[in-house]
Amino acid sequence: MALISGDCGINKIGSDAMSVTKMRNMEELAKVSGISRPTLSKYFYNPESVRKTTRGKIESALERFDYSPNLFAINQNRKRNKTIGIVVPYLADPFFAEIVRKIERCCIDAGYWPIVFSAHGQKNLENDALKTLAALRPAGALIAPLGRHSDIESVKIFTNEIPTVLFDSNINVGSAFVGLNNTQSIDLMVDYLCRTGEPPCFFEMPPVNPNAQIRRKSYISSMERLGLDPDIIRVEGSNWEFERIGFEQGLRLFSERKLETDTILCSNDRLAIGLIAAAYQKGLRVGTGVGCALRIAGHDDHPWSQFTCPSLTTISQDYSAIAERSVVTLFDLIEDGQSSKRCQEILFDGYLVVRSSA
Amino acid sequence: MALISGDCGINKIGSDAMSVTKMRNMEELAKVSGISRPTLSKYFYNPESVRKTTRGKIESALERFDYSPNLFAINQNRKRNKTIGIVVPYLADPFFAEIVRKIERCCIDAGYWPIVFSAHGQKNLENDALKTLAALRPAGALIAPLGRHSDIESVKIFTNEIPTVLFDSNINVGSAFVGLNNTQSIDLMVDYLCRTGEPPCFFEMPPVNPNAQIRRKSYISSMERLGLDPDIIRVEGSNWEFERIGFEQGLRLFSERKLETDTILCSNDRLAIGLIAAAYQKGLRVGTGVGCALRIAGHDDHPWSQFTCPSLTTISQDYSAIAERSVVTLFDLIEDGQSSKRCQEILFDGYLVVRSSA
DNA sequence: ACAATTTCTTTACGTGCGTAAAATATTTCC
DNA sequence: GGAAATATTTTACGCACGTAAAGAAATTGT
Repeated sequence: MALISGDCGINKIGSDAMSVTKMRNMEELAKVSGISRPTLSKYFYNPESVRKTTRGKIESALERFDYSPNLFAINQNRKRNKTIGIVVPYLADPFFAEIVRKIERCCIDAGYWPIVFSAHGQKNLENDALKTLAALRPAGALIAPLGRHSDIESVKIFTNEIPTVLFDSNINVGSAFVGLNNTQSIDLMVDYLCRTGEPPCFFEMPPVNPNAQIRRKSYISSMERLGLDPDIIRVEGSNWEFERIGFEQGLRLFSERKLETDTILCSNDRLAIGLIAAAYQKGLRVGTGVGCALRIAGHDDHPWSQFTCPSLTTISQDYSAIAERSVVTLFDLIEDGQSSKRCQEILFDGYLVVRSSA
Repeated sequence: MALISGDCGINKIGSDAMSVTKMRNMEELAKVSGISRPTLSKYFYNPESVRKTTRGKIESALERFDYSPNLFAINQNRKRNKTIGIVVPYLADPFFAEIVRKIERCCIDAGYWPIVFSAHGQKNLENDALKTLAALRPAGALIAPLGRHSDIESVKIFTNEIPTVLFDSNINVGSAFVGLNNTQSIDLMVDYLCRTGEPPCFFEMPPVNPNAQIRRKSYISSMERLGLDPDIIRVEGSNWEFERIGFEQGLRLFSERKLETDTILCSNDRLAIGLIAAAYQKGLRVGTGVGCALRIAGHDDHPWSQFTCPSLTTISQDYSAIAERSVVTLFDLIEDGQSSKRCQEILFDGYLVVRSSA
C-alpha cells in the first residue's frame, strides 16, 4: 500500500540558513546586541515604543542572530495576555471556515493571537476545547457553540472566568451574542417565494442548535401572517452531515411524491445541496424556468452555493460584519473588565440572493 | 443594519458554577489538598504515575476546587513539550479540514497538543504561521506547504530547528513526506477513461503546488503510453478559488466549442465542481448515459464530490492513512532525535471511485 | 550650554510550573 | 514484624520572560 523511496537529497548542512547563530533567549541577544533585556522586552511588545536608533541596533542584531521570543514564556508572564480563543462546532463546514478566517484576521490586526478549536460536531470535543482554552487563560474567547448538544453548564463556567462573545448560535450564556436575525431572513425568503410562485414547504435541519428552532418558528409565523398553511418536512438524525441528510431525505421524499407544493425552503444551504443532488438523481429539474418541476431555496449563502446545479437562491449572511462585530464586542468586553454585565444580543439582517434555483 | 436588544437575562450570580472556589495555581491546590506540589505536578503529567490513594485524594480535591494547570507554564518548563504544530495552505478547503481533523485526533490520542494554522492561500501568512509556530518551540510539526508560493528558505530554516513531516505537497524540505502517488492515480484514471470512452483532455489546476505539475506530467505520460495525443487545457490565475476558476474557464470553453474530446479530466475535484456548474449553465448534460454531451472526472474524492450533479467520478485519497502515517512518522522522528537524517518519501496509492459523471 | 524631558540600563523580584536530590513516610514482601 | 522497595514530601533551583523602580545617559527645547 505505501511506497517508500529514499533520500530526496536536500540536506546541505551549513547552508546560508545556518550562517546566523541561534540565540537561546533574550539574555543572550541582549549581550550580543549591547541592548539591555528590559529594552528588548519592550521592543518585542511594540517595536515603535523604543527610540529609532535603538530599534535600528536591535533590528541589525536580529539579522545577524536568529532569535524569536518564546511565546509560552511571554504569555505566562504578561498581565493581560494576548491570546484569543475561537471555538466552532465544525470547522469542515465552509461557513465556519470562512468566518473563522475573518475573525483570525481581525484578531491579528489588533495584535492578538487567535487559537482555533473545532468541536467536530461532538459534545465531548467541545468540552475538551473549552478546558484546554481555559488552561490558556486567554484574554477572551469567541464561541460558536454546538447548540443543543453543548454542555451548557461547562460553557457557563467558562464564561464566568473568561470574557466571551457567542456567535452564530445563541445559547444564552456569556456577555454578548452576535448573529443573524433569522426571523427577518426567513420572513424575507418566504415573502419572496410566495410572491414568485407557490408557497414553500420547509425542509427542516436537524435540531442541532437554536437556529434550527428559530428558523422553523419563523417559517411558521411568516406563513401564518400570509394566511397560508405551514408545511414542515421533519428530519431524522442529529449529526452535522447535512448534505447527506438532505440527499437521503430528498430521495425518499421524491419517491413518495407526497409533496403538496413545488417549492422547498431549506433550513440551510448544505441541506439544499443534498436535496438538489437527490432531485437531479430523480430526474427532477430544479429552477424557475419552463420545464422545471421544483424550486429549492437555501439559507446562509454557503461559499459554494453559487456552484450548485442550478445555482442556489439563498439568504446571505454578512460574514465580515458578523466577524468584525464579534471581535469588536469582545475587545470592548476585555477592556471594560466585565463592567457591562448585561447580556446584549446583536443581530444582523440577512439579505436575499436570487440565483437560479428559486 | 445591526439590531441590538438588551438583557437576555441569564446572569444568576452565585449559581452552582460558583460553588467550587477557583485555585490560582498548583501551590494553592497543594495547600488545600494536603498533597505536595511536586506530586501534583506528577499527577497532572500522568495520573497513573501516583499511588491510587493519592490519586483519590487529588481527584476529590479537584471536585471541591476548580483548578487546571496553566498550559503556558507547563510548556515553558517541560524539557520536551507536547505541542504539535499543523500548518495547512487553506483550511476552508474541506480536503484539508478533514485531514486536519484526523491528524488532530491522532495527536490527542498520543497525548500531544495539536495547534492548527492556516495560510489562507497566502505566502506571508504561511511565513507568519511558521514564525509563530517556531516561537512555540513545538515537539514537531506537520506541514502541508502552499507549494510554489511557499518561501522555501523559511520552511527550510524551520525544519532545521523543528522535527517536521511534510504532507500532501512535497517541496523537498524536512525529514519526511507523506502523500498520494499522483503518478499512479492519474494513470489509473486515464486508463479508466480511455477504456470506457473517448480519451480525456486534461483541465489543469493553477500551478500552486508540485501536485499540479506532477499530475499534468502524469497525464502526459499516461496518454503517451497509450499512444494518444495529450491535450491540456491551461488555466490562468494562481489563487485557491478553484471552483470559480473551473466555472469561469468552463463557461469560456463551452462557448468557444473548441473541445476535441467529450471527456475532461480535472486536476482536482474543486475544479470539477466549477466545471460541472458551467456545463449545467450551458445546458450540457454531464455523465455517461444517453443524451450526455460530456464526461467529467475529478481527483481527490473531495467530501462533497458525491453531491455534485451528477455525482463525481474521481480518485480517492485515503485521508485516514495519510493522516496516521504522517503522525507516526513524526513521532518516530521526535523520538529518534533526528537520527535518521535521510529524507524519506511515503506515497499511498489512490483508488478509483466511479460515480455518474464519467 | 543648560535644564527639562525622554529613553535606556541596572537591579531585583515575580510568574507557575518542571525537575532533581535528599529525607521521610508508606506499602509490600517474606 | 522487620527489611526492602516504592512513593511522597521537603527543599531548592531553573526556565524565559514581564515588570517595576531608581539612576544614568541621550535627546530636546530654549
